[in-house]
Amino acid sequence: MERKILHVDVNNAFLSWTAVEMLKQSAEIDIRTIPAIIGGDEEKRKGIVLAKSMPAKNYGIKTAEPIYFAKQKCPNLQIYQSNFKVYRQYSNALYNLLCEYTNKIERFSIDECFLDITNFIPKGKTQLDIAYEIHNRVKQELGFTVNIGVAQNKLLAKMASDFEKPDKVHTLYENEIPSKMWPLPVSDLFMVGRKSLPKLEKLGIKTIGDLASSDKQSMIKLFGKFGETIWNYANGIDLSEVNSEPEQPKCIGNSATLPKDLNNLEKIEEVLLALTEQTTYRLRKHNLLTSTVGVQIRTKDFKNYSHQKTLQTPTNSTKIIYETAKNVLKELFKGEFIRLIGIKVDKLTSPEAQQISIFDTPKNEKQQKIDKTLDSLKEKYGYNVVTRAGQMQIDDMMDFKE
DNA sequence: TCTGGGGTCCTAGGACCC
DNA sequence: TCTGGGGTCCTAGGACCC
Repeated sequence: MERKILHVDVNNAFLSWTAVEMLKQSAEIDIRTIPAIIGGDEEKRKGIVLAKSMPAKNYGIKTAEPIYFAKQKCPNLQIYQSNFKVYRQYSNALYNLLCEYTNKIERFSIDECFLDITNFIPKGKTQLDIAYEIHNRVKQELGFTVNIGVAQNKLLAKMASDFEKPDKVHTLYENEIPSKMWPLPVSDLFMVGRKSLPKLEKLGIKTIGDLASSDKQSMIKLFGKFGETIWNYANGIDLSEVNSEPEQPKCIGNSATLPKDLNNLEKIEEVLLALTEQTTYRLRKHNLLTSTVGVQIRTKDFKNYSHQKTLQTPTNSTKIIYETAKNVLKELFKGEFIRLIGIKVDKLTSPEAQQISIFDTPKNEKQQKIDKTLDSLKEKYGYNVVTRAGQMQIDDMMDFKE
């Protein structure tokens, strides 16, 4: 049976949402109409472009590029700080509106949703009608614009929403693939990134159409599973379902670029503790246990190293996870200057699936009580108040995936 | 010159077992 | 002393996404 899929994508999400919020606070300018970006703090070495206005885009400014470059392209660029609390509110408002149209809806990211409306199209209306209705309602009721892709599967809907921006509805039905998708450069295809592009071009594959008409078996031979995926995508094949289950995370991690490079182990461990507290707090909020603790470092010349350790017994204890992380860090750290440090917990399981272990001693119960108490204080008074490593500025990016 | 932070998935090699 | 093949699990690293 033919499916009716929509992909809703907020135009320049962080910048648009910031603009709407500023207007709500009676700002005089709409930053969507001037060369402006949302960016990190350059002084803290987090100076990259998170989102840009259309006028900024016209200067050639790209997302994720250093603000330093962006300023060179446009000297009178206006720069605004990010505020994820606000973004979450607007993201939720959009999601709630979209829920009126189907219960088969997937939050793909903070600013993108897939909707399967196959069984939710009222008599006398088409899939395209619904897309336009959503498009208009979001603009009128929420104050920002979206692109909507209209298709028969997720991949094609996503490709369609990426056509001309902003504020547009595009269709990409199967019979439109040759005319609308195949002429595009192969780099426009979802999953074709920086590294695979030159490899494809070397094979003479310049457009999505070139890839579609290439030999599937040789793509598999050359690129493995990835080769099969992008060959299918180029041919508009995607059988994946819109997944409305709010998925449990498979891993949780926090990392931070340091304001200055450090080679002092004690100082690095302080940061590691703050990151561990953040990660384990989120782990417990999801009611999960981990059995793998990994640590990542990035040296001042941008080399990345990581090590991990598997635990005998799954845990969510800050103390146990921090002790493990410290040991892993010691294996990893050779005394060089460190730019970034991160912790990640992996192999997550629910406590219900967990057998009661003979190691679950009263000592551990005491530790659990401490974690629980600190968590509820964080819940009540805000995260930053209660961290042991209080001097660390914790980014509010925390847990935006929910 | 500058290069964030949150994730998912895949691969290759090695250890270990039968 | 020299030798198989299949399977699972773990680890490090990397590609890609937003």
